[in-house]
Amino acid sequence: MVEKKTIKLDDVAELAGVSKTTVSRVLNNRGYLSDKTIKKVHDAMDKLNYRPNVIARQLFKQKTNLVALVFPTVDNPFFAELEAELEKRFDQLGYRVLMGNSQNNPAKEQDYLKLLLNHQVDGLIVGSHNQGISEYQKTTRPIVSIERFVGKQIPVVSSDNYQGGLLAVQRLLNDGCKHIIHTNYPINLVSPNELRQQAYEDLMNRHHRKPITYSVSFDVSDEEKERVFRKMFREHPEVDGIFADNDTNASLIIRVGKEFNRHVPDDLKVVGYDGANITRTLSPELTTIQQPIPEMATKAVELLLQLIDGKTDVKSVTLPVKMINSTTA
Amino acid sequence: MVEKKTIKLDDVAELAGVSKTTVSRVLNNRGYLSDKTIKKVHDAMDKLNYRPNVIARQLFKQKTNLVALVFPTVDNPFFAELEAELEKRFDQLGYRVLMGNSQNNPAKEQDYLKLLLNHQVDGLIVGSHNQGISEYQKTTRPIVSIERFVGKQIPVVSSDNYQGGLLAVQRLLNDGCKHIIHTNYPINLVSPNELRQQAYEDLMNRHHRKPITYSVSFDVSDEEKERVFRKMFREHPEVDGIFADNDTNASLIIRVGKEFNRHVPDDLKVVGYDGANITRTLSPELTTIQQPIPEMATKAVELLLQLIDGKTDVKSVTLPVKMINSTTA
DNA sequence: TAACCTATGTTTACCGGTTACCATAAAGAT
DNA sequence: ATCTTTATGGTAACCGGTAAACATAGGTTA
Repeated sequence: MVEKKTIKLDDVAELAGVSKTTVSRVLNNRGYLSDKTIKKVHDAMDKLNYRPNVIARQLFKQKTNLVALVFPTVDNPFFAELEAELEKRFDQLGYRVLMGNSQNNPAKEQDYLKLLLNHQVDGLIVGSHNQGISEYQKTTRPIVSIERFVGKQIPVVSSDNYQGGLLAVQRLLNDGCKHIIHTNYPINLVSPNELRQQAYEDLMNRHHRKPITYSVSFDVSDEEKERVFRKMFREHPEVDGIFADNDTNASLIIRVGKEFNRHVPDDLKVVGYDGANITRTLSPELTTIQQPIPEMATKAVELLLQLIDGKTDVKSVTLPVKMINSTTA
Repeated sequence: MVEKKTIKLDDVAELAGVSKTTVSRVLNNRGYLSDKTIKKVHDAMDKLNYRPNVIARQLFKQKTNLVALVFPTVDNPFFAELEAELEKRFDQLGYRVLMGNSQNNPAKEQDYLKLLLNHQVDGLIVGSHNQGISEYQKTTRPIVSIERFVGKQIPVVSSDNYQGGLLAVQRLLNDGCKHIIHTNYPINLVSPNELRQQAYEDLMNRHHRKPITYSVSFDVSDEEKERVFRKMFREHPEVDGIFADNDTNASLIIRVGKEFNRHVPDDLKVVGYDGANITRTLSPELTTIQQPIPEMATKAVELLLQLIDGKTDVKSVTLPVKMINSTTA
């Protein structure tokens, strides 16, 4: 077998007939350089197919140009679009992106944080739904959170969940729904998500209706979720409107509704939440509250860069949501 | 502001009252160590909240435990599920995963490869749809491709596209369709995908029907794709069956069909392709050919590890597909 | 008692760039 | 003719672990 040794900076210097220092100068565009030398060096690099070892540079510079994304899973329309948007922006800024799917498992999230921090990432964007992860308190590394309170000093980018809740429930009320049920994550999760439920309850109370919320965990199977929704239809046959906490659940509810002979929008109206691209392509009929995913990505990246630049007065932001009117409500 | 210096191995050694070597031995579980010493070292690490600098280790060991995924975009049901499955497996094996969304742009794919290789990734899994990327020829780094021919020596994991094509078209024929149209990527892409079209054409010819294929680029907007499908319905009003190259297109076709007053399954039957989880949750009514995404991920990881381990006789594999019967055909 | 195993320390080279510092020399400006 | 700017080289320290090589010493075993 051919012994293929790695081409290093010294090899380039030798072939180009210049010093190691000069090659480094060319690579980093530093100091005085003649066009002739630059060309010589580039030619040598091409000939040898030289690839600078980023690791060595990272070690010296104490900067990796790596960021990590920690979310429950990328296999979900909202997170997929968000991570794609984040990656696109980071790429443009010269950062590579590490993926961390925490599966909504606190132990896994903790492990991921530890591992990713060990990899000397320059920053993290987290949107996992666990709490009590001590790792966040231990590190001073830049972190921005999306739609979730993580710690006192960690800025949060969220959409206007209270407004989203109001829009959804108001829509159902306007459509004449008398018995509106809300589905949400287990509420022990400290998340701006909670505000959706708050809006639902406030609006229901204002209309002298009893708020009823069904909890559905994020990380269980579709079958498990459907079981909860069947229970919901059995326990509340009077239900005529549902404000679902996400579009996937809205879709499942519509399907389970059919089993109970309830058809949207005639005898059941459903409003979802998120309004991701994939969802709108695959379920165009769904009325939903759309989170401004691209804008959230932009803002999160912006805040993280501020932290990386050493800014200390980085503030959380809330972005407006939009109602997408379709035929399920 | 508090000057917070990075804790390094020497600091741990000093606090624990042992030598640098001993700490390194504890970290790497190497050589002889007494329980007492191990505890001392761990205590010191905890007290200092020491995080070994992975970069330094990577530099010395010439191993990063990083792999990169290069796919068009993660914001797509198939790739999202595939990348999630890949990440899960790599995580279990101690590898971190870098995300590279090439947007189906050859220049971007080339850039990504260069950048990710510079980051000294131990391997890559690619599933982008571009061709003529010279970078693949230049590197000797382990690469496994998914559903795409990249280069002579690069193993490919694909599902049985020919069989998938047969299943889909046979289903439409059995359902009594007389005028079946196929949609696919522009066929200049060298991809096992082509076999689906081959199966479609073979089966059509066998039944003395004229095969008609509409090309739809992957990376254009939904609106653009819908324009193509409208054109299709206008040019072929006789169409009564469609074999779409992916579920998203199937969904768009069904929607556009409604504009032309064609309703599935009564006056139009549609079979999609991919059968990803998200799609099946959001469009449960879609009849489709399901690719074995988890198995493909398992196989791709397995092959990549073989390459990383230096094996040379790593073979491409083809995995069976499955028909998901529902109501659109 | 010699031989061996266990448990640690010391020293040092190494991984592959980066960069500060100093030296040298030719071209251009004053 | 002197000063400055431009262009390059050489040397060495540094980033933070890793590990080979060798030394030392107490405990066990044949």
